[in-house]
Amino acid sequence: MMISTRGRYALRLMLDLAEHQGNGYVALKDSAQRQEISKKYLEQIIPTLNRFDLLRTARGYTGGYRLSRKPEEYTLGDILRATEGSLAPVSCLESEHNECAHRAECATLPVWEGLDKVINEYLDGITLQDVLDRQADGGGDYVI
Amino acid sequence: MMISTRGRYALRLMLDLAEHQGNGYVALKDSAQRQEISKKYLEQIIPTLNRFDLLRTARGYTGGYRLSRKPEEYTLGDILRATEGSLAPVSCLESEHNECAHRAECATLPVWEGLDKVINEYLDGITLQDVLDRQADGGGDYVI
DNA sequence: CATTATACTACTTAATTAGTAGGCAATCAA
DNA sequence: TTGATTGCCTACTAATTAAGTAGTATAATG
Repeated sequence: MMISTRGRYALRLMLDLAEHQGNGYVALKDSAQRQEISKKYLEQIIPTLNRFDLLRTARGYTGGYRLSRKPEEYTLGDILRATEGSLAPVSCLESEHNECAHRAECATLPVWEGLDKVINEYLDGITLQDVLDRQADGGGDYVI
Repeated sequence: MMISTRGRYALRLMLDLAEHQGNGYVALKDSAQRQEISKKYLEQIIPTLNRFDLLRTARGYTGGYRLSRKPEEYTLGDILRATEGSLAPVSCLESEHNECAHRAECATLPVWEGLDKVINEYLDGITLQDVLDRQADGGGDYVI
């Protein structure tokens, strides 16, 4: 598995905000209820989204969250790389593990680099708005 | 992470067999040594490869393994799907977990289906022989 | 100042990953 | 025919990650 509940829930939260924020803030309680996701678990995911300035927060009585940009200004890659930490398909591609002694002569490394590229390009080719649009007109694939 | 050591080691083993098998069988001890992979761990991965008829086995004194087909007749997808069990980027796509109640109206499912397609098409577009060739002429990308 | 919201930290339970360890079974060479 | 060499099979383990739960502190508002 590449994308865990963290990333999937983050994406669903942001789609929920896009749909329901209007001019104000959406209480996490409401998003969590609509999406049937544990609010407490979402609370843990949100700090990561905030670290990347993907959300705006208001505390207190009428508080909650809203998107910090327009839905067409987020790619799914932005959201998933933030929440998953990395989308690298193999550990060899993660900067922390780059110390592999055989990197230079590794026959398989180019394969993983190519795979990584394909994945990121796909996810960076879809915006939050795209997902909302497809949902509205009843589906259709993202790949032709 | 999507592809663990299981899949990566299986791929390296099969590349090693392709390079060294000649007309005979390669002892696992030798492959393991060349690839610097625990022989005991490889022993655990091999049954999976055998279940998919990817290898030929000879037991006893001059025994070992060899590829059951020509290197150009394996795609990396064949090898990795076998050893990893699944390459599905999210659990929603695994046949066993298909009971999600919201499948029909899920806005994100098409995204994951598209991602799955992109990944499998990339890996099915590369054969073992391709990897050997690129290694021989000193590299180059798998994606243009 | 009570209510409603977010913020932060700690804990837990289960599964997965990446192996080790050890004995059994087949085969061949001397 | 026996001992060396090989694969086959099962069990065990230590560390990490996944997916939450729980509780308290802090902030804003009416």
